[in-house]
Amino acid sequence: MLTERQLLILRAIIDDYIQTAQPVGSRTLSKRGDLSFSSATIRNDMADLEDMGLIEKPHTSAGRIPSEVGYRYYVDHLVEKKIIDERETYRLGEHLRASAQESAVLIRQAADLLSDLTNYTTVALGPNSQMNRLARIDLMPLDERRGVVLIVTDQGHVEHRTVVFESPMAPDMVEETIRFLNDRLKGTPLGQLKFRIGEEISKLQLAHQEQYENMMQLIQSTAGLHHPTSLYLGGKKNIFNQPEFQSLDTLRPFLEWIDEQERLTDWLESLPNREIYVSIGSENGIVALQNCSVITSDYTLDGKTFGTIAMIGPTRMDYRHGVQMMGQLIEALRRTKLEE
Amino acid sequence: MLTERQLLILRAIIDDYIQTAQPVGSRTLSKRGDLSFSSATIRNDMADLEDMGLIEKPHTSAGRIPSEVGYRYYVDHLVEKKIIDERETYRLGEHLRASAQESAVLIRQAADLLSDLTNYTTVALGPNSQMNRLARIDLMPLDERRGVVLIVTDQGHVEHRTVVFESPMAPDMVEETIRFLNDRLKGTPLGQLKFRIGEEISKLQLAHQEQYENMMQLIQSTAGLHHPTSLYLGGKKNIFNQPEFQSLDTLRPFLEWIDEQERLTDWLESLPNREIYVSIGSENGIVALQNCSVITSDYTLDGKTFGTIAMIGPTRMDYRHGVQMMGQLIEALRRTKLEE
DNA sequence: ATTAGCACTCATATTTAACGAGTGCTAATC
DNA sequence: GATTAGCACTCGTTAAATATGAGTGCTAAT
Repeated sequence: MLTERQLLILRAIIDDYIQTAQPVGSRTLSKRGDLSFSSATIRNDMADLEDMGLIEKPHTSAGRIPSEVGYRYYVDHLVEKKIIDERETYRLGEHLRASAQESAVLIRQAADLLSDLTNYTTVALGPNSQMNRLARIDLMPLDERRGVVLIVTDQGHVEHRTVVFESPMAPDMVEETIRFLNDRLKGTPLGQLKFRIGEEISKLQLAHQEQYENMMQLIQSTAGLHHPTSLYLGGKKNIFNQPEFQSLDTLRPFLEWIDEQERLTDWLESLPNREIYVSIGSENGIVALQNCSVITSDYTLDGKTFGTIAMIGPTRMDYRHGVQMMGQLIEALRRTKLEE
Repeated sequence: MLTERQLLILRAIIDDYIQTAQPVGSRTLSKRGDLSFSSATIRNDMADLEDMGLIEKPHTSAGRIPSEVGYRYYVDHLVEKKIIDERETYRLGEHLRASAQESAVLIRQAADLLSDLTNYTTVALGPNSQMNRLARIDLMPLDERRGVVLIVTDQGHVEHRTVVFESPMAPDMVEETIRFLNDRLKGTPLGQLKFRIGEEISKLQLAHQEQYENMMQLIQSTAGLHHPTSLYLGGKKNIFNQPEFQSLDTLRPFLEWIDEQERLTDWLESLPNREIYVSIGSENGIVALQNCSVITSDYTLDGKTFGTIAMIGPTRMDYRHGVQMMGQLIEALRRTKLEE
């Protein structure tokens, strides 16, 4: 168990290190206004903290830096998670409302905002359209053999794809098929759409069955497409300002990893948490993100479950500020009405 | 005017430097199999080439490197532009055909391919939808007050946007408006759509004129939206392997510039050229791309004019290989049939 | 017109020395 | 018993000193 003073010292070390990115020594601390102990006393406590694995030294004659365990302790015990500053939340909300309407735009805005607020890189994952329900499906002929399949969900999300028919399609047949599908499938979650279309095909007992099947298979293939959940990266260039990313050896893996959209999406979707969660350093298990910490949270927009947003910074990130900003932002998003 | 030998030497210097990224000295050259002159002779010619501004030395005791003027000479006189290797073109075509169908996918594929082939970064701009003609416009109601405006072009390009009505819209009125717009505007180039809708509004002489106008204004605002020409970046990480981008000072401006999608789009669209064009070093006039050269070309897909593709590498890029690969690729694209 | 020879230049790498922030321990002090 | 002053020691960082060598320009010989 930590003594009162050790706690103070641990906190001071972390706060200092977060700001300066330099190992902090006992003398520096004892000269701080709020720590009125001699450097020797601090040194003794530091030795204890080090024994407990909370801090470490890069080398013999350097100051101490927090260990991952130390950050974990700091985040778990020393960071208040749910302090909502009403005025600030309102301010953020105003910022977002300005662009409003289109949810995709709004989410970008939110990611950029969070990025500006914290100077870290943010990743926002839009609504997982798999949960959306079909509002309407359509097939618009372009010419004799090509058409565009459109899938619109109740949330206003649109997916489309150009398809090519093996043989020309009669307009009235197309129309009939589309009407048929709309009648049967309205309200179906997108994730199940492909399967449901398959079901409907098997029920068909119409004339020209072959041609219908053919068309519907094309539509089905569209429905099963790699669900293109919208992903947005904000403040990528912020990373350049972090002292720990001033060398190519650290910068390169980060940038290469962050640019791989698909991997990034999978990763964000794999995070199980609903509320704000902090992953420190190697905890995230990703080699390229060894020296990074991530604050993630699911968010809701206008009350509806929506997506995931993440903030990525160096392990030495400002957890308190980060967590608070994240909290404020998702609260602001929660309160943002879509229509208006 | 250059003597035969000077030409040989200039070419040798550039070829060498492109490969090694190191200044090349007279001794190195004289030991090459194909240059059988003494180092002193070569030094004399080098001095002449330097006087002409074709090469320069980083400092007194270093070898020579090509100047931008030198590269220009090299590209204009020493690089053959239109050698199409049928077998290679076919191979590329096969590569592309594998994914075929969706033009957007195909273009990504092409950019990635060019990037793999050359180890430079590529940027591909999809069809400029402003030239596409309207195939169909639609407004799908989501609920009482929201709807999705869909604009589909004859090329299968789709744009959409969620709009919010000030007051609830009667379904039959929506339907009527849409029918009206489709009747009048089919075939209109997207670039003129906004203007044309405005015209149609002014012609309206119907009952409930106000509500119609209201709806049409929403649709109009969609049509005039920031035309989201599809942009794709390929092989961004290739830049990390270029020796001239091993320092943050050079790397950072490049990455920051390349990540700014909108600027990038504008820039690509501003390039006036139809056929392969090489811009060397500061010629491109972009500060962040001072030390880069760009090979650009418009391309056609399946015969139809389509978009622009660019290849960005260090000024010391392999122009011959780059130009040739670019030529092969756009030829392969030209021959690629969309339907099938 | 070429080429061998040579003195000179200058970026880069290597070595050496000085510096100083910070530590751990011991003994004095409160 | 807890705190602090004092001091020897460690070790990364910086700066100066030195060595290296690739490459040049010029001159004189071929």
